[in-house]
Amino acid sequence: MLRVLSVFTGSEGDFFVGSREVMRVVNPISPAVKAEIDQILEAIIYLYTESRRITKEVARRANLTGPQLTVVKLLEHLGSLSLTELSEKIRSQNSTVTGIIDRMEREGLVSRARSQEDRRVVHIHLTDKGAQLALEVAVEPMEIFRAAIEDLTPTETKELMKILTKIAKRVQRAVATATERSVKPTDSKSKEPTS
Amino acid sequence: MLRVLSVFTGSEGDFFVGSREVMRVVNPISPAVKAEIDQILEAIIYLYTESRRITKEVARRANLTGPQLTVVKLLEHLGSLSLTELSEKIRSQNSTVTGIIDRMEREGLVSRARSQEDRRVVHIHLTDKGAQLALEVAVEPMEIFRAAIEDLTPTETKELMKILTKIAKRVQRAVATATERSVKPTDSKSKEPTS
DNA sequence: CACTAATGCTTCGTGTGCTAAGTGTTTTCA
DNA sequence: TGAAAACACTTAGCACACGAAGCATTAGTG
Repeated sequence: MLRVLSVFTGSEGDFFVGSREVMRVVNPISPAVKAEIDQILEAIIYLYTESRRITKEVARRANLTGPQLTVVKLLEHLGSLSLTELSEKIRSQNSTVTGIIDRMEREGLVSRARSQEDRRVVHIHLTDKGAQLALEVAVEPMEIFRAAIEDLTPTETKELMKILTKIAKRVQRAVATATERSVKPTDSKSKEPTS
Repeated sequence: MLRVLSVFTGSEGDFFVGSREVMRVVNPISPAVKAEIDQILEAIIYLYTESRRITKEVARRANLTGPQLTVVKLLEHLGSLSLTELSEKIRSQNSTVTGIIDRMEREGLVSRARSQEDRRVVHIHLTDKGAQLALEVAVEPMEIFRAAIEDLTPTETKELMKILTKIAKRVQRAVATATERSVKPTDSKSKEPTS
């Protein structure tokens, strides 16, 4: 149930782009369908960005940034985590998390402890101050979004899940095909769709 | 049809968080429903992040960053835009776009031109080099995502639109209520920067 | 056992991204 | 009309975010 706890660590500026070359999808669409698709995209975008904004707002009240709040809540729930574990949870690079932890350590919210079993590993845990802060920020992750989904009828929920999963699968296939084909020029980076 | 052209200019790290305090939604949910909701969230997150990743990848091949590619394609389609118009299109602050344009101008991809009608305004347009680059990167925005949605049956598309819109509306209401209540600086937190 | 590869983390450089504050230009309106 | 407000943009300071390179430490191999 903590699976989706720490997910929206957004990156720097990007936006949806697909390549026609890559996709080879050129079937013409009616304007009506196009409008529907636009509306779907807008809704998804709205939900994503709005949720991010809310997170930030909640964090700000506790004098934290978005990622810092994420870390605080993760450590509160899971106790101690290695830096790499933390990176995976918040879907960021190790180097990014190093910076976040640096700043949080500076503020006295977390502390690092070298592992005894494997001296490469650093365990990160909340300090008393950090734990106190975690208590004060009574936040459950993604709650607004989750509540909105709960508001649907069971049928709608199932339907939504089914359709979104279908889209995700379709995108995964497209990505797989695309990267496969484009690993020849200046060494294209590719990534597995981590289901 | 360019409405959703330049949308995913992500911000820095945040993630979905809602506050129970704020929402006041505490009805217990069955584990099954919780799992469904998680799956829905995962799908949305996947679609968002994957699309961003794809954009970045496409941009990298043209020696551009995500936002820069967005700007190039926007200017290619729309000709000249003021900085503020550009900011709105890519959903970023003016100050952010100033930086992006600075770097693109440095690379000789775009140029600034003070407006004659209103001397506060700066028009940005592609240089020959920028236009050439735009041609080389044959990209239609959000195409992978769009193609995946087109792959649905008409019924599914309508249903998806309906449900997502419903969720978005619900979130909007929740946000409105929440901000209404929290506009006052609820200074109840331990805010000692200790720096 | 030595040697290489892999792993965990940090450092560095660049590019967003935001807010707040600053500089000019128009608009508004008393 | 003339000062205040609004607007367009830039600057400055901070916090991500990523990739690449570097430093230890551990694992894997001959």
